[in-house]
Amino acid sequence: MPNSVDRPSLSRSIEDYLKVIYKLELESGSAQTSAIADALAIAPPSVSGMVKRLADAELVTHVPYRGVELTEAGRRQALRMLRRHRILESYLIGHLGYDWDDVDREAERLEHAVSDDLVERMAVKLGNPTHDPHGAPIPSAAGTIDPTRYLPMTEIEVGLAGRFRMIGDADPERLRFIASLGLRPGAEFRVLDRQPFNGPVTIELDGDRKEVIGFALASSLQCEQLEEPTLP
Amino acid sequence: MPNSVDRPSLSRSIEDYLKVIYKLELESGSAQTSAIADALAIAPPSVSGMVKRLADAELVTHVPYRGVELTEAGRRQALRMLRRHRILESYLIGHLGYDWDDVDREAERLEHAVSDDLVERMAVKLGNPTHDPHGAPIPSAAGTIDPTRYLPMTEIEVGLAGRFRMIGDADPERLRFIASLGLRPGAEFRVLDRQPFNGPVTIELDGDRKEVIGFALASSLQCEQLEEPTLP
DNA sequence: GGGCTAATTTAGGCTGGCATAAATTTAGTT
DNA sequence: AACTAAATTTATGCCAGCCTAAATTAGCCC
Repeated sequence: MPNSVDRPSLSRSIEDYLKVIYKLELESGSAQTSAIADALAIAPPSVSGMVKRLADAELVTHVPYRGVELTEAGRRQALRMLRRHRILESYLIGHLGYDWDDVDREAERLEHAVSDDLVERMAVKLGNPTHDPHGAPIPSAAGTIDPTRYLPMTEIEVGLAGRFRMIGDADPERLRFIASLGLRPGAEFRVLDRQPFNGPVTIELDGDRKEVIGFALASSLQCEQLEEPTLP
Repeated sequence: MPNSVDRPSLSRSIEDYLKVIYKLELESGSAQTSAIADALAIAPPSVSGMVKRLADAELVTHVPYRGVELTEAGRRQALRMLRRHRILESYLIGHLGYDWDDVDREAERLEHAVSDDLVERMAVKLGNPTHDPHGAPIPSAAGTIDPTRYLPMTEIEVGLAGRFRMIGDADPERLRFIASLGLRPGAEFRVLDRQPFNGPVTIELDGDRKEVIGFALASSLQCEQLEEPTLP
């Protein structure tokens, strides 16, 4: 028998929790109470309470004092939210003149309100894209997602070439700054220098321009390494 | 000093109440507790509770046992919601392939989530329309609205011509039926017959087609009378 | 003007989702 | 192995919004 349980329709709050838990699992393998509280800007005890409800609804499994993990159902919902968010961003930029940097807030509001039908209509208008304008992969309607993992710019070896693929951050200031450097998803560069102790990274762009990028920012730039390191 | 109090940002629920109260005032001059409860499909005591909060927030004035009336601030918010709703409907139909009849539900969900900025962007893409595809006037961003009042089809005198202007109803079934009769906003007709005791209305369309329309439906068709009655 | 009915409000309760303060568990240090 | 700091959970409480049942008020009829 197919999944005949239809929409109890998740609350806005639950949708936010699932999205955040998904992202935390991706970044650090697990989602701890305080990390969730941080990401949602609420107090840790509130998270404990909600985690109980999420576990009751079988959207996550909870090991007390250890954190939570999405169940298959939870992961499906999280990916659904991610698809909504990224399709919305793509549509707002492509068809309504929004800028790269300030589209996130609007998508954040809409992702809880749009119907699946509308999301698919927007996807069709966009030509069913697989990546959004920030370079992030868009889950398919069926719930699959491009699993390619990139490296933070800080982990590409000095001397090698790389390609900037995606920026995880949504902070408009950061996005504007990145854009002002001429870094867009797909841009190629070569790492000229990387200072120790979490120091800045120096890259060469367009074959001649040099840019110095602070560690924190460089860490959030997901890149592809284009050459193999020469083994000793 | 200007209205320096910025967005306490109304709740979704409050937005719905204001919209409903506005419509009730328009239809019957006043908004009574039970009428609001009916329109929102909630119990009357719940409305009493919310009315108290609305009055505290100075969005309505409340005369106990007599009903409520929008304040200027309440009216402004109600018109803002109406603009959102009708711009959304227009955009969904014009740019995302939605049908005349089933766009209401989607707009209903989105009107609580879109930012003013997005609404204005959609309005621009649409060419700042003053009426939506159902013929209903769209309030301006400044909060003014075309005050033209139409007559229900049931009040146009037999023998006279009229123009169908707008349908207040949102029920998809009704909308589809109206469309199937060939009645779209702007359509001209002539009233051939009107039976007493809330009986059906017979009209002539396109100069030769006759259609019989039940009283309930005809009452919801807002029309303009195109000829003056001949006085005795 | 007394009494009936319908509309409305008050009283009291429930759930979701947040908070703070206090208790508990984990993990790291010595 | 015991102690401490940090993370987490439990205990309580608050507010928005809804509910049902009971009390109140308005409007009308005779």
